Amino acid sequence: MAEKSPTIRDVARQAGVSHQTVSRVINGREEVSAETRARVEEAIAALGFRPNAIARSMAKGQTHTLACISPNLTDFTFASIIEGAEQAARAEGYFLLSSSASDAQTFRVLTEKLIGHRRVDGLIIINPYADQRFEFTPQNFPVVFVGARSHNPGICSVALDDEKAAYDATRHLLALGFRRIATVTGPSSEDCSNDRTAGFLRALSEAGCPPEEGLIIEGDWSATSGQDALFLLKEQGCLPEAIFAQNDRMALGVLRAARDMNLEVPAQLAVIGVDDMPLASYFDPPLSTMKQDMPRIGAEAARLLISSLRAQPAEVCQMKISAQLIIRQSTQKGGGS
Amino acid sequence: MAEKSPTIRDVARQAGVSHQTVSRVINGREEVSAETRARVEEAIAALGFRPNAIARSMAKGQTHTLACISPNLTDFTFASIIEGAEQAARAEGYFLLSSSASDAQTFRVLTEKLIGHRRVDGLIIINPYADQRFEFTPQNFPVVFVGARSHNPGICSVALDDEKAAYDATRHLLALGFRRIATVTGPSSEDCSNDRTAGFLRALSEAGCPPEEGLIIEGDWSATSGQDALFLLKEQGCLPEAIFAQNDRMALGVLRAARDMNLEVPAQLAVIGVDDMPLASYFDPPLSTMKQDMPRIGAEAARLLISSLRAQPAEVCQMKISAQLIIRQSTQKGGGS
DNA sequence: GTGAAAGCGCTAACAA
DNA sequence: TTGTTAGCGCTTTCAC
Repeated sequence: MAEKSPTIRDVARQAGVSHQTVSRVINGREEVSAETRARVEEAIAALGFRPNAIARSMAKGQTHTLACISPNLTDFTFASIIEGAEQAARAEGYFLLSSSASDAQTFRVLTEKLIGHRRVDGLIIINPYADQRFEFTPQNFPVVFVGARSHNPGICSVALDDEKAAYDATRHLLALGFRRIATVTGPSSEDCSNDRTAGFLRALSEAGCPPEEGLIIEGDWSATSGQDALFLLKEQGCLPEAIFAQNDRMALGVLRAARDMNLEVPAQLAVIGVDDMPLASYFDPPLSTMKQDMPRIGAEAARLLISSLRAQPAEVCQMKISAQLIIRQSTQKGGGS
Repeated sequence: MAEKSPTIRDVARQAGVSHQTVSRVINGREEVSAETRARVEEAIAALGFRPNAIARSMAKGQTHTLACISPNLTDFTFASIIEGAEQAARAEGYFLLSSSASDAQTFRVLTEKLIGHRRVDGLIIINPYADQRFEFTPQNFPVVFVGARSHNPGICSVALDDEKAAYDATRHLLALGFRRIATVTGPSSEDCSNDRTAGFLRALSEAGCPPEEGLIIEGDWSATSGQDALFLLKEQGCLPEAIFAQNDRMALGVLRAARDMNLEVPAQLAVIGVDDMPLASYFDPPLSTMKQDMPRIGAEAARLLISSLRAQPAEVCQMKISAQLIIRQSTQKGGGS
């Protein structure tokens, strides 16, 4: 299990040069004669030498590893962001340690361990405002926020253009002729929900459709809350013609409630969500939605972080990624599936 | 961004002892007098010292990091396994690097990098037989397979008890009085599918229901393939009374095809899946399934790997985790939701 | 263009 | 119980 792997010195001996020259070669430095380089490379191949990343980190004081912390790893939204970040990081020669922290306390302990012990060079934080965790954001350490725009003047963020996504979704419903449109929001404690609601309201105002009382229901992103929302609307006696659910899970809940009430979708109630979650096209009926490019968001975050690691003067920015309208049958009979 | 963090020597100086004594204290060695220990701990606190994990790895020759490679990070099955593994690893003082490798070639390059550069101490491989990647399984390196039983005599594995899960699912359908039961399998190249089919057949045989021709359809785990399977059965003129889909995605496809054919579920066709994917209870109708405890599978894999890292003589084993029957309306009207 | 010396922050082996 | 001396495998000076 432990046949000592060759070191830089073994290679040096084999090639008849100093270990330093070997170091130059593996680092692609120019100041090595072609002949020497060839000899060294031959020795490297012969011995099957691979530089030890740990020793390298030790000498250079950087680990070439990033960490990504999110509330969980299983939500497909987070998972897609992580996958995008991981691939972008790998392409840049970095590894990504992804961890879940379900609450602020766990988050605190985790970041302290990761950073205190100098395991990683930078941190990607998904949904920093999910709870009070943002208060424990490490200071003086390279960090990028994902999924919410940063409130911290020194921290970059990458997120969906929430306002525009909501605006576009609502415009789509308006274009289909619907006028009484409701929205099921995320928790009002999250910017993301408020931005989406703002986009929703802007579209309505522009269309000369004053937002009606009682047509904005607060949900919590869960399918159940979407279901509850439709029942609430019914109870209040103000069933709308269309609903903009601020994520697909809640849209799915709305669909389910509609089924329970024997409401035809989209004939009696049109529904659109946000995310384009897997199998959204298998819902009954297939769900129209604003597709988020999660892998791209993750990748941009990783690149932003890495470039800030390379160039000292990190550009601070709030990057917004656009969503794309996907039309399926929940808003339009016969729309794609 | 770089106020030099204190080292073991700074602490030593502060406490008036040798750096080695500090090392002893932070490693919890017994051979330090209570008094000295107190002094050192005080100095540690005063300076806010945290041992540098990289230097530690360097000196000890181990990284306290594991890697987990799966075909992707977004499939909720994989993601749940990873989350379970990550938490178990963290509880044991290890970190988990999770990477996706969509094909065998990427897998090869990735493992080579990870292991060749001694970034990690051990490897968890999810779905090693997804393609030819198992041929690139690192030799002489601690590895655990997940999601498929190992064919390699030296490698441990953790997986669902596929045969039994299928047996139980089929028994459930039989108990409800169904006799003409079909199954939609995964790819026949995977043990997992064959084991499930074996369990399916065993239940049928035991019940005196000889398996009929044409009632075993090969799918590929995708929803589409489940959909296609039902259409195929219909074309062949042998629509069954019940279907055991070997995963939930295919079951969802079956549900959708049934809707398209105006078949009542479960009255005209009962459907059961495997996995208990998120929102399975929101399908139309809510889907009965054999729930896999993915986080547990991941956690067991991590623990197995770590214990093999600690005790040299690793026990080789093939661990099987049982699934749990969840009854919803797709097999039984009025069953839970 | 190449080599020698020093050091990254820690642990291990041996002395005292 | 504690301190001293060597490294771990690499990179970074600074000579030659």
